[in-house]
Amino acid sequence: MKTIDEILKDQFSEAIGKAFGAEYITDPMIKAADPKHADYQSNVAMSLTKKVGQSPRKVAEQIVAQLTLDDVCEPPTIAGPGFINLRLKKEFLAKALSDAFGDAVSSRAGVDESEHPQTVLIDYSGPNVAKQMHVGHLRSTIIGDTLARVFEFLGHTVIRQNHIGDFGTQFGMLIHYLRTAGLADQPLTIEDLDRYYKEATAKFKIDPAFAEQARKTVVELQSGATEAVTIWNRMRVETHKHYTEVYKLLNVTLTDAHERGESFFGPRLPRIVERVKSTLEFGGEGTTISAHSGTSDDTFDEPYDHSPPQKNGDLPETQDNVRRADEASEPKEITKPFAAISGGAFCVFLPGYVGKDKRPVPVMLQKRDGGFPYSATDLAALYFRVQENKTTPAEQLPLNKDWHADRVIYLTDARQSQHFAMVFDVFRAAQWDHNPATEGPVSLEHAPFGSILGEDGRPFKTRSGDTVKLKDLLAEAIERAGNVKAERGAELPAEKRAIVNRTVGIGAVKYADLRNDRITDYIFAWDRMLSLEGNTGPYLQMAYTRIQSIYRRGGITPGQVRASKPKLQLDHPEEQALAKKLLVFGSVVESVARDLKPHYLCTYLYELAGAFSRFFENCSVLKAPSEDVKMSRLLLCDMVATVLRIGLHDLLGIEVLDEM
RNA sequence: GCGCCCAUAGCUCAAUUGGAUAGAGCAUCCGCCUUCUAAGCGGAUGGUUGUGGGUUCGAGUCCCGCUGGGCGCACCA
Repeated sequence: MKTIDEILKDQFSEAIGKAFGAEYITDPMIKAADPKHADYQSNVAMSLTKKVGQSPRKVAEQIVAQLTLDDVCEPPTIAGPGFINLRLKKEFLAKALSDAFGDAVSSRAGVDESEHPQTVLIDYSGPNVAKQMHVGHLRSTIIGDTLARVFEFLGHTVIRQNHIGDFGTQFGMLIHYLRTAGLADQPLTIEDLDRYYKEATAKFKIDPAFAEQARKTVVELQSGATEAVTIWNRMRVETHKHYTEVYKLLNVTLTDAHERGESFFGPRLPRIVERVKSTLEFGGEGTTISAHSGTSDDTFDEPYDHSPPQKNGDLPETQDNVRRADEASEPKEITKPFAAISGGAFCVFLPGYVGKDKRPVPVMLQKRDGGFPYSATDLAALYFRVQENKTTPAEQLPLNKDWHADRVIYLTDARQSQHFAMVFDVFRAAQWDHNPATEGPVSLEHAPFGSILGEDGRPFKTRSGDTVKLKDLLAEAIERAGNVKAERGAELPAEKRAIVNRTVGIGAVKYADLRNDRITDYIFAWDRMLSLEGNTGPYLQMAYTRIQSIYRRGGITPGQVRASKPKLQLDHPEEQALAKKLLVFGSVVESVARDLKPHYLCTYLYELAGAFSRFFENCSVLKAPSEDVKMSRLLLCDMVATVLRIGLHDLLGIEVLDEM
């Protein structure tokens, strides 16, 4: 079905062509306008003035003269410098709305699936083994999950990826600590692990003998020594239990099928280094890059294996084709990407990255000691996601086929922006950023987000200065939700009240996060997020509940209303305002996917709830002047409830309630 | 030193590829319920969009400078 935007756009393009000739046809710049001026406006007249050589108002007049929109809107008007203003006819509104919410598509509220479905991979949450989830994971988890839901709703193939931090030196450290404390074979809870992790880190820093042993334990773990791996696996299982509980509480869609820890890429690390070596040319910045593109016929012999890779041995320092980048006494500007051994480590140097000492900062892919830093893991993961053909069912999860992502999206905090920019640049330098199946380009996107701050404007911490554990935070949210009372709230039995508290509390936390622009920091304030007034989760849940209440009072169900096929009557201004708001839902969801910004949807739902409230104040539903109007209004209520439910429940992952 | 991000009403936040008089909520003040959930609605007060230039018919939005705040800058992840 054509959206209103498309109808208007087509008409304007045609009118421009008729008025000035086909060569003048451009984007007619149709926008939803400020309601006090118009429903929609076109600003194309201003942009055409120079090309046409006439005043913008004259241009606008000629376009308007060619428009044939009689069925859609009132006669267009021209205002200001040359705005063309459009008011939709109420008959058109009613028809468009009825079409959008027809029986077959009521579960989609008129939003079509994308005509160009893509494979969208979203990397989010990423908890660490042996650590409890804390507020630092909240934004990634919630925003990532919402985006996954949005892309899915729009008909894209979504691959959720939970990149668990389960690999690295810290685990050698922790295992060694447990051994020295005689705890290595004891059952340990996540709380225990979390505590010992901190203690081990502290000891690592001040005790060189401990640090030395810890490093040896890393090697032991990486070499696959049974005992060390056993302890490590127990930690992973315990942590898995922990974050699975948090996900359930948060209503997050991540499952085991989406889990692929850093250790999964262990066997691929030597290989990605080799691949970079054979793709990017070695030597100085004067060399060109051989355009060897990623192949799609890779096969990996290694079985699916969570154990760490073998240590790769020492790198040869003097390969024929490897230049010592650190030989140069004075730093030179890098103009083209190249690989080199630098300080004994295998690195890729990229243009545009300069450190404090004015020397180029490389992307390190293999350390002097043969170990692999996280850049290598991220690059290997990216390769796996875009280029690699999958050889086992486990690798194919969650799709059960090859992936070849068209769009890879990372949800991490803004501090990692440079890291991802560099990893992406390496990936592009190797010319791997195309889809081997479709030949299309691959978009690599870091969606950074700001910090959560306390009410004092400083990083959000507990009173004693510790990081806030997610589990504790959510428990507090549920408890605090219990204190929220409505003057006319429903009298509910304790069991139902408990469900309401949980739903309202969790919803409030999630909504408070999602409603803010992703990129900015936001202040975490209990009173505001749990407030029953303003742009909050509880307010929106309430709006939904009020609609359900109307149906209960009226002794009728939405299904019965729809079955009677009432004719929409939009005579009251508030009915029309509500109808217009309902019709733009789809374009809002699309903009969320375009900019990766869920707060557009939050703002929209809040405005929709506001439009409903005004309608509710002004247009009595059950005591409507006639049966026809009553049924029309009941249908309108159902449409609002549908959009609220899709928006909150399906897209934001926030539960709705029939009573509260 | 180089780079990235941020700065909007007293407070918390919007302003969707540059559009009309920068909008909400809270707080303050004034109205509206013998109740379709007042957890609501209407109205008032509140702004040199940090600052100085520039581009444009048009700038909170784009470009340059400055101030203030946050973050990053290879063998930790």
